[in-house]
Amino acid sequence: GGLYADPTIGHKMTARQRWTPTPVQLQILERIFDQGTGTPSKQKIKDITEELSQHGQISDQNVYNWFQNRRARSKRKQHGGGGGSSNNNNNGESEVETETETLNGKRKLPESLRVLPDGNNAIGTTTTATSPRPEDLCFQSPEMSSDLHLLGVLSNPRDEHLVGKMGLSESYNLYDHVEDYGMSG
Amino acid sequence: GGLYADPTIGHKMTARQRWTPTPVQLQILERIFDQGTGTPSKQKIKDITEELSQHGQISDQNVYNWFQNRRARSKRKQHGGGGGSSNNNNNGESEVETETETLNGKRKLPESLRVLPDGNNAIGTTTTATSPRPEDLCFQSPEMSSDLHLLGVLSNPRDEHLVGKMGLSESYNLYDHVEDYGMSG
DNA sequence: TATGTATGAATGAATG
DNA sequence: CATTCATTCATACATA
Repeated sequence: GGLYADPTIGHKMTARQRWTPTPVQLQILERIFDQGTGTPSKQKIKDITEELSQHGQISDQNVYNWFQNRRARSKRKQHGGGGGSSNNNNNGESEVETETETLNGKRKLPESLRVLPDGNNAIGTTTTATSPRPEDLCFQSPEMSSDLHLLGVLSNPRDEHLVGKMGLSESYNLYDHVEDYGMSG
Repeated sequence: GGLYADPTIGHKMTARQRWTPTPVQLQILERIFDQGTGTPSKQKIKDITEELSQHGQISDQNVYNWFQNRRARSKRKQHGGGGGSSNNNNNGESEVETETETLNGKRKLPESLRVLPDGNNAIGTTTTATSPRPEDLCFQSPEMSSDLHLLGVLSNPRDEHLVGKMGLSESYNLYDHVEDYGMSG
């Protein structure tokens, strides 16, 4: 976990603000990302940084990190993985898009693209009074017992990482299981 | 931040908001969280997700996020209001924004300012309230052409999604802590 | 309806 | 390159 641990910012800045790519920088970065499949070379990073610095403060490290994160996260569908679906709030309908990259909002967009729930009650504000889902009524019901089998397996999650690292780093497929979102294996 | 814009549902307006764990799901999650102090492995996440899906729609990402947040906030709670420790720093979360970056208007825009992705972006129209810097408004100006030499060729129409991020601030203070990040080049 | 709080989700950065 | 952490943003929900 990252602490900045940098005393140089203590005397003036009240808070460390992490770099945030400007729209222009983002556009350029995305463009470059599309071209190559991997992280650019060091020289390339420098070129990119120099170019991006025209549009805002930036450093090589920022660029490098961006590409690393971008690559690491491009494997999981950022739209699907993040959202899941609404369950209790919705009527029960759920949409499942199969898009991968052409989706407008693969990245965090401001409220610009989002549909407005206002004016169209999707929450059921007017009818919420009497539409409890079964789970609500039995949140402590014996149902829970069916979950216990998981707890047993999960009792020692820490031991697994030791076993998991034994000799399968090479055979471990890195890019086929692109459904991951970055967990410990 | 939320990103759930789905062009495929347009007329239905049943966009997924964000996942909200049902009481049962929450019960299970907290139970598991108690068992292991760390984030479960990929496989465990899948198991958990499968189990939780019996009580409502859910995805691996939801579970993963939940554990991440749980862990992060568990630590934060102890500092903020838990053990009477001397380290009673600010909430951290709510808002500690000091002065510079956030005031530029990068933050959430009033709902009245929302721009639509359709055809004409309203960058010029929305500037009235937030008044971003002129540089930001030139995101499509000839300036950009200077980037092309790095990229070689442009051919992606996907760039349009970036319009949504226009109008951000761009001057930040960066700590000069820059290590060698070990690139291939 | 307006405001405050809790928390799901996104992401830059750090660690291994 | 993979995983984890810390911070921040946005929103569901409670409250007034």
